[in-house]
Amino acid sequence: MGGMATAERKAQPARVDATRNRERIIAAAREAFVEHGPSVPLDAIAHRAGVGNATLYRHFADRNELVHVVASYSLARITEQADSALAEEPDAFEALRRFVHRAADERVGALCSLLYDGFDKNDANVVDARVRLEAAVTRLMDNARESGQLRPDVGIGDLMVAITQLTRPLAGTACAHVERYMHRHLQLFLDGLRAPARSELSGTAVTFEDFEPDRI
Amino acid sequence: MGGMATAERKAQPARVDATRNRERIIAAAREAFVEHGPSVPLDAIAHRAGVGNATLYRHFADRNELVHVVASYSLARITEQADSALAEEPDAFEALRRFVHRAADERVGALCSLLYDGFDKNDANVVDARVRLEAAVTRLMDNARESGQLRPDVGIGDLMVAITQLTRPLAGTACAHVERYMHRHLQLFLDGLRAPARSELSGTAVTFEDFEPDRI
DNA sequence: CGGGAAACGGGGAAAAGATCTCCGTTTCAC
DNA sequence: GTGAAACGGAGATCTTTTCCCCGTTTCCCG
Repeated sequence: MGGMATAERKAQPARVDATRNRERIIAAAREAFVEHGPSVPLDAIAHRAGVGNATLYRHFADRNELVHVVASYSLARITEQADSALAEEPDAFEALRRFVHRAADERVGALCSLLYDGFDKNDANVVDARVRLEAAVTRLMDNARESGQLRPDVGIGDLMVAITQLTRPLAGTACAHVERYMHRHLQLFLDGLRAPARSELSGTAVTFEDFEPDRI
Repeated sequence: MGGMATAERKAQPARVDATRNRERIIAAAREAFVEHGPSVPLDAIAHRAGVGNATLYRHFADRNELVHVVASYSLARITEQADSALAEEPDAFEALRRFVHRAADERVGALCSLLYDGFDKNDANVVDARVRLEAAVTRLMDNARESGQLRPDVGIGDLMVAITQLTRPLAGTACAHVERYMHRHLQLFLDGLRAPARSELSGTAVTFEDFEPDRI
């Protein structure tokens, strides 16, 4: 359901202005979601993209479809960052550090807020992308742990949740420039992740499964 | 403006059920703000408090008044935590640590999100409470810094923003139980705050003033 | 170039959602 | 027991968002 508009587009060559507008809308949507949350008015997204609202509705059947596309885009880009960090950084902890900061720039925090009510988490694309991301980040952490630089009592969930939270837009209205603080705080968090551990943590390492209580 | 409902109440003895409902509403509002943000429907707050919506409107002239009361309450309680940590903990870093975790339990994160558009930041009560909080936390940090346990390149703003962000409800719908992770992540962050610093931070220490660009 | 199909934008109707009031009923205090 | 105050729920009103309609513009291809 709802995937029609996309399918139709791919069937025909499509006009250049149409595809350009589509990209613009996606970019605008990403920004708008980051700034105002997942229920930002679609008209606002259209306005930000510099197109009429009818154009948005022409490209995306409903909010759901738009959200899915944006989420897939972002997931893919973050996974790329994880992969390239794995491939290019010789030092294990440095690779992890690089990934964290790059992921922050992609605004994972905002992405996570897209997992709203009507979101189909079992969409093939999304599931695939998430699995790939999980695999890459797990390797980043395993490497760092094995090299003795990452404290052993933290899980992938600890890292992902912290990134998510620290990269979200600040609550207060005006100060939307989290960027100023984001990287500082991520860096402090990363310093806390280093081995040897400077304190004992409550509870147990957070895993990916912890986020899906309703798993088969 | 808007303080009438409260004033009137205090003038007369007031009925016990009325004051009880008032407390219930404030508590419900705090929870609702924490969970759904500052623009949660007032009817939803009334429902959560187990009272009719009319009762809410009878006690609070408008959303603004309710927000102010909730904010003042929370600020006061957090300040208490800072003061008691200062008074009771002999070790400077331990005092800081204790304050951070207690503040988290009070959900500072949610409180911060109350600083929405219509909020009067210059309200005497609020300003006073904020100044007192700032003073207390500054002392906590100064003590820890002077004892050589806190890295010198972090400011009060760094700490407050991080607490705020890490204690906010998770973006996704279901997983509203941040509590499970919150304290772990705060602890990791605190470990990153310890001296000696394990890395260099970008930018400069964040102060309180950084949040008010429109200061006289 | 020029014709025709597709895409566009803006305005506004329809729907959804939130606010707040009215009023009959219940609860408290004396 | 009685009067005054507080209560709850229903719904009118106002705001916000969605989405459609249709006249105009832009692109593609011959």
